[in-house]
Amino acid sequence: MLTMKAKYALRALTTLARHGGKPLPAHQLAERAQVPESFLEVILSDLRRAGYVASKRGLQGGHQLAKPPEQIGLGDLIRSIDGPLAPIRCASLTAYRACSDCPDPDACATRVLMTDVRNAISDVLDRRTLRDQVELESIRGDLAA
Amino acid sequence: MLTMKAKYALRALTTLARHGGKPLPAHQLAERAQVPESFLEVILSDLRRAGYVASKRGLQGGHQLAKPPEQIGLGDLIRSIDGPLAPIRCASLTAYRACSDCPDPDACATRVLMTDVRNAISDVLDRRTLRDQVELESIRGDLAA
DNA sequence: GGAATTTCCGACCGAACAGATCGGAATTGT
DNA sequence: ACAATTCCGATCTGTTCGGTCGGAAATTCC
Repeated sequence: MLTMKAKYALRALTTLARHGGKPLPAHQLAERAQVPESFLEVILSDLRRAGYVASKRGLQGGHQLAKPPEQIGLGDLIRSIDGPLAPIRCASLTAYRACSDCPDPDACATRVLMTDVRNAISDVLDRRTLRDQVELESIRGDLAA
Repeated sequence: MLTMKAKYALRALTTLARHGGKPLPAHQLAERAQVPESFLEVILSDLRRAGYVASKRGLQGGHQLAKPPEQIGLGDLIRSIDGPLAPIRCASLTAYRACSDCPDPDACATRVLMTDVRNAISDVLDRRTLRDQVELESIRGDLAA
């Protein structure tokens, strides 16, 4: 499941990307990305901790991308907000943990199935970057106009 | 996310499939499938409502599959317990609903992305049936023995 | 008919998580 | 000094998750 938080994070980051290198204050970002301002601050804090956003305080301050959009993988981005992509922990590569009630994970049919699912998800998300999302937005946006 | 409930449901159904056509009482099923008995009853109720399980009361009663394993699609099964497969409602085919804050779903980059994810998930789950899971279990189980 | 077995059903419950809000401290530019 | 802004932790409300429990209804066997 994609939480609101991750959805907002995605919107915030694409907005920052489109804004160029200049810092954008939180309240302006909130308006443009359509995210509740106080909640956005929590999210920006997460994104900063994860190294996606750099912030500057004081007048003329604001938030900007810490690295170029093509270096921000969507899989990792979503992981940093929502946790592992796998539907179940025992099928996660990045955060594996066996089910407490599972006698033998290697023989678990559910795990095999869910590993395929997790790989399918990762195949989509880990192959794309924020740049792809920005481009998508421009194209779609232009068509709408 | 795959909930415990869905995981248990999967285990219960494969157990029923392996048991053949005969009805299996809930407490025996609980034991074999390693599911808390009282919780299992809730799950069986869902599965019955969804048409996967037929139950008979009284002595010699129990639960059995309502249709052959190869006719039980894993996608639909999981949907019936956990809801839509899509990570976000606006990307669901079977249960579409636009985000309340989305000005134009057709121009939403997040939705495009998540639609690809939902298709990837569905490609895995909607192509398999309970039969595949049962076979997987036999193979893996045999190897372990 | 009565007893045993079993399903069936709804109410409840505690812990965790989602989706925020709020108040105030710290930092920075003018 | 002051205004703008980030930064941080506490709190809060509602929902979902993962169950449990008690009892009613059905079925079978004797």
